[in-house]
Amino acid sequence: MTDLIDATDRAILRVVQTNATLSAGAVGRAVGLSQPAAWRRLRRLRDAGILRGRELSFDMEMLGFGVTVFLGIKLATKGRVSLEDFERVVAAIPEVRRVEHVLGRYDYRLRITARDLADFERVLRRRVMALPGVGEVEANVLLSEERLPGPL
Amino acid sequence: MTDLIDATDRAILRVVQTNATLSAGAVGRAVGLSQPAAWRRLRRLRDAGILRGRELSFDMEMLGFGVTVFLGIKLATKGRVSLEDFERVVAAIPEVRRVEHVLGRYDYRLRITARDLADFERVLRRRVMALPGVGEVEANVLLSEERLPGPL
DNA sequence: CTTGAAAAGAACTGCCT
DNA sequence: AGGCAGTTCTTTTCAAG
Repeated sequence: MTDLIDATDRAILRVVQTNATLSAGAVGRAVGLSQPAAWRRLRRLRDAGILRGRELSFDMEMLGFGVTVFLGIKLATKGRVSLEDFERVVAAIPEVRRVEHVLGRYDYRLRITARDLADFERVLRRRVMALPGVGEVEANVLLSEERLPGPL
Repeated sequence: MTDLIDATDRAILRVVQTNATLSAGAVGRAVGLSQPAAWRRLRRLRDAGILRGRELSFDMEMLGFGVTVFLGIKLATKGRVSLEDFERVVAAIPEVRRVEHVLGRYDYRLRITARDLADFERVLRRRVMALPGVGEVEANVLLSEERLPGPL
């Protein structure tokens, strides 16, 4: 897959990455392009699927969900429970905000949001431990996190 | 912390969560509110900091970064290297897209994006292993992931 | 909180270099 | 490909009920 993206496109991606609220005109000004030119490139990037839909992020703490825990899960009986089944039932737990299928010590990593530790214990015992095929489970409580621009 | 958020606000949050292309008019229609009413609530939520800025997500695979790895890191000499120093130098690695300070088996979890496994090996050996105070390191290669609406 | 309307701005279109 | 000028649409803001 040869690069369909040139240096100007990269500059645009770098801009919108840190400022998703920017209009085509503003993006153009930032990279030295006119409004229509920037708009055309943005549409091209979106149509190509490189730029995927926007996502809003909430302050979960302000909404009463002060506890975020990462669960590493190793399936006990691989083969007995299909990965698809496991993913479907795990995704049905309301407190699960993210399901990551990984390779390594664990088979899955879950990001879980709860109101407090007592609430998390309820989710862990009544929901997660009740999942089919769950073997080893390990928890990491989130203290703080930072998102970074990344390469490009 | 009493709830400054009522049921209508929750309905709005639920709507914009799955439809980040927020437009006051459309949100209002979805929750049975007029356009100005919905707009005022959205601004209130944003001013309160509950609704944080939009974020665009890229298809990193299309941009030539096909490998995502999670690194669990245990600091070896706690106290010798301050957490602030570690976080600062870790955030300076371009391939690090996320830094999570956690409690449990690891002290930090890093989300790393690389072009391929060879590129990831370079990052791991020349960048991560060279960090001050790094003890045990564990890697999980991402196969697939899914974001979910979460509670509310 | 509603409706209605006006002002501002962003999205999109042709045409031209 | 990029820029200019113009049109259309949505968002935003302000009336008044």
